[in-house]
Parts: sequence; C-alpha cells; structure tokens
Amino acid sequence: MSQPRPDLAPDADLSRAEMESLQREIADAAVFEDDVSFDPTTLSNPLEATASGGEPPVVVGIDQSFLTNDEGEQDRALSAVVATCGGEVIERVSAITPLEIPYVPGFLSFREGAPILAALAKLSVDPDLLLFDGSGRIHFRQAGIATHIGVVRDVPSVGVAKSLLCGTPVEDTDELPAGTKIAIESNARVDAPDGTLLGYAVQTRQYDSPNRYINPLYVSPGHRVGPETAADIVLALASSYKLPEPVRLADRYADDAKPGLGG
DNA sequence: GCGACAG
DNA sequence: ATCTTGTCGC
Repeated sequence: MSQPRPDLAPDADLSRAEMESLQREIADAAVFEDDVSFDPTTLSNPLEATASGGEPPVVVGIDQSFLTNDEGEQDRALSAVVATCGGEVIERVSAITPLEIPYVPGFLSFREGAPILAALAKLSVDPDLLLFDGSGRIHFRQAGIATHIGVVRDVPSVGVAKSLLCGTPVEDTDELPAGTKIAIESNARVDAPDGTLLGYAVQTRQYDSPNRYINPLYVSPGHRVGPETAADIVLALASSYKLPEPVRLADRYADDAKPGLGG
C-alpha cells in the first residue's frame, strides 16, 4: 500500500537538476492504475450512489489565481479548494503563499505546490479524489502537478489540462463529438518508452451546429487512477460545462477568494 | 542552432 | 495565469 510522502513535497528552493531528480522520484512512487475507494461509475449519478448504500465520494477541485503587489507584479499565489459530494459543495478553503519562482513549463508544481498543500491542510473533510488544473502523467518526467500533489498526500488524483504539454495524440483531435476520447502516447520528449499511454484527449462538450469547435481537455492520471478511469471521471463530472464541475467551481472560487473582493 | 513549452 | 473589445450564435 502506498502512503503519504511529505518528504517529496515540492520545494521552490531546489535547483533545476534537483527538481528533475525529485520528479523522477515522484514518478517512481506514483501509481498509474486504479486504486480508489469508490465506484467511478457512480459519479454521474450521485442519487443512485447514495441510495445504493455508502456515501458518494468526496471529489475536490483545485485551481490557482495570483495576487499582485503595489508595483503590479505577481507576488503571491492563491489556491482555491472546493470539495463536493453528490454534486453539492460541502466545503471550500483557500490559502495564499508568497510566489517564489516564475512559471517554467515542466515545473508547475514547484511554483504552485505550496499554496495547494496549505489549502488542503485546512480542509476538514477527507478527499476521495483530487482534480487538478494541469497535467498528471502527461509530463516530461511523468510527474505533473496532479501526480506530485497526489503522491505527497497519497490521495487519488487526476490532471485536467486545457492544452497539451507533451505526448502525441494517436488520432486527429479536431472537431471531436462530445464523449470522445483519443489516446495520448509518449514521444521523444517524455521519459517513458515511446507509445506509453499517458492519458486521453477528452471531448466533454461540443457545439451542436455550425462552424465553431470546442477544444478537448487533456486528462491524465495523477496518482492511483488509471488513464481510462481518469477520462471517464472527467466525462461524468462535466455534464453542463467543458470543465468538470469541481474544477470549474475552484476556478471561480480562486477569483472570488481574492482579498478585498468580497466573499 | 531550431523548435516546443500545463498555468 | 493575467490583461481586455468585439463578435458570433442560441
């Protein structure tokens, strides 16, 4: 059985080489197959899940926003965490930490990890699943932010990205009908054998008619979730909007929780 | 040297 | 991520 790994928490003071080394440790500790405490197929029908005995799983959406100082520069990161159960919001927490390093593709967890872990520490409910705004296994060293935080906390997690960091879709991902999943395989830029299944391009929504199209989401396992399940979970949770509901709520809360803006 | 690059 | 007007479509 896996266990929490606070020793592998992201540290913004590490050198780039040390960050890469840590990410390889994360990838080694990560479990890219199903090991969840609930039935993923019940997510789309919370009523049924409740009726069939146990409580619906606690699904948590996580997203960040940034705060600027008097000079107008981003100096703090705010992490918004929204916990849902059976489609209802049961708790919301947020945390703000100083911003230590700039955004560098491949090292997002070192920039945004501190506020996320601080916010999760404030959460009173026990998450069954964490949904992140970013990649999981679709990452140069198979250790995106969803994987990193998932491993540190040892909670099942899924990465939901709006654009593709690396990897190759096995088919064209333009103009896909809703409900479609296209496999994303590793390529030369990824530390994995070519052809490794990293995740899926997932089309949660699509316009009914004419000449405009919605881009797919890029869904990948964070920790203790397989690629198929990760994609199905996102499809089940994105009934009304492109983003799965917990992430969409966190996205909105990340703005609303900013100091001096009410809420 | 050139291209690619989550949020 | 964040800065923002206009524009298209239901």
